[in-house]
Amino acid sequence: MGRPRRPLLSRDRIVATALAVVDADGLDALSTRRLAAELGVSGPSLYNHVSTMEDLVDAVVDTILGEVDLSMFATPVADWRTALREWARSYRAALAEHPNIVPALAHGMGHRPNSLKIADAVFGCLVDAGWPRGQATRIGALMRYFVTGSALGSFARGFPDDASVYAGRYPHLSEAHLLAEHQREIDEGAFELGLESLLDGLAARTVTARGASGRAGGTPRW
Amino acid sequence: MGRPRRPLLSRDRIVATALAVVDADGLDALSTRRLAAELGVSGPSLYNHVSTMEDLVDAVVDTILGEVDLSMFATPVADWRTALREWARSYRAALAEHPNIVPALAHGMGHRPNSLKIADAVFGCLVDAGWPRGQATRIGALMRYFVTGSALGSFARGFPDDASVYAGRYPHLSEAHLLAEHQREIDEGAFELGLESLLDGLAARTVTARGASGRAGGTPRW
DNA sequence: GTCTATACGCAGATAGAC
DNA sequence: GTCTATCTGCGTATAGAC
Repeated sequence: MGRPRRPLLSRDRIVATALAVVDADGLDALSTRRLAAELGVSGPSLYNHVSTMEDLVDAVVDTILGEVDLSMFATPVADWRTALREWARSYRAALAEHPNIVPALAHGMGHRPNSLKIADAVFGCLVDAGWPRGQATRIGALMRYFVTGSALGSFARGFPDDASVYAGRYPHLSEAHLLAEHQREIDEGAFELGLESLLDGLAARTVTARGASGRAGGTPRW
Repeated sequence: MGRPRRPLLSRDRIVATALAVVDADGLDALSTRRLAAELGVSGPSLYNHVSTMEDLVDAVVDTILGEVDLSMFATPVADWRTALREWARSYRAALAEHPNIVPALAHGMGHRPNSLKIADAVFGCLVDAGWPRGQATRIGALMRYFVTGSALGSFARGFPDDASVYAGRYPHLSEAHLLAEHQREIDEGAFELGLESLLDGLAARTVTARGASGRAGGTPRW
């Protein structure tokens, strides 16, 4: 076959199909041959639209990052803590909907378009709330650390189903909370506890405008 | 050649050489053929000591986790905050010494021997300090989220060197702190700020034995 | 039980015809 | 822009020497 009148492929269609394959059968199942079969074309045709496999996976990750809700950063932001809390939950939820893609976060977190869009929105919100630019940058980074680390720790495979394997070997851990059935609640609880603790600890680094009651909405100190 | 008088290979030697290859040339450079060449044997010989490549990478990760300092959890622990702070820094430092292995953390975080040893030590410290078992489990998990997320976000490649690429495209971010040369300080600062904020936020969830001064060393509330 | 030699079936990627 | 044909290198299964 030669060149078709209308293109059979597009980058968007390839990325969308790749995401569907990853969601269905995992990252390992994503190959040029599988993808080509899924799209009804031959393998090398893909290279007219994506440069490498790594490029493609990056684009899939970026698509998912595009699903993170940023509407809470629409100015003016009433309370930076509330905005950050809602954003962090939305971020985690977007990753939870595509758990198979999470291991791909491990390569190059910084240079995808939607990564920058997210970083920009968080940074702007914090600066508007009165945080100095240096602190705003750090807070954006550390929140990302926590959310992505949470996704990685939660959606990767946890303890084996049979906790009795560890009986007696680790003095403190041979308990019910090792069981896989409890893992989801633990992950959820750990995320929420960490999120609230982070926000509390950051808020304590703000100056209070009028007495102790203003702590939660105070002006950043540095 | 047949069976040698003394074994040429051992699992430990294979794992150590694999770590050296990863440190030198990255995870992608680790292949059975490369590894066999380094060790002076033929490829399939490795399979007498490791079952799969995934098994081998897991063992390499476990070796690095074994370098995390746990001595601050030796009972009795004076202050759970101090212990957790020192442990988190040691954990991050161990990963920082082998940045190329960090992407491998993305697979199966929970079932390596040294993962369990670490989880057990943290859990024991927190329970000894008075935290209820459920909260201790959550805190151990969320601290791990933050430290591993920090390693992932820091040691993976950051923004491109030329910040002018983004000039005008992201309203808040076209600033000096986008430059790669500042990335290391940002990562370090974000880690420290997040760590202190987390510990402060958790400490605020304890009851104070004698007035407000006991906040840092208070007894956990739940 | 530990090694070597060989080989299979995948992978990502390229060259050149239409 | 898509095809066919083909390249290299991967993990690893198998068979056999000692």
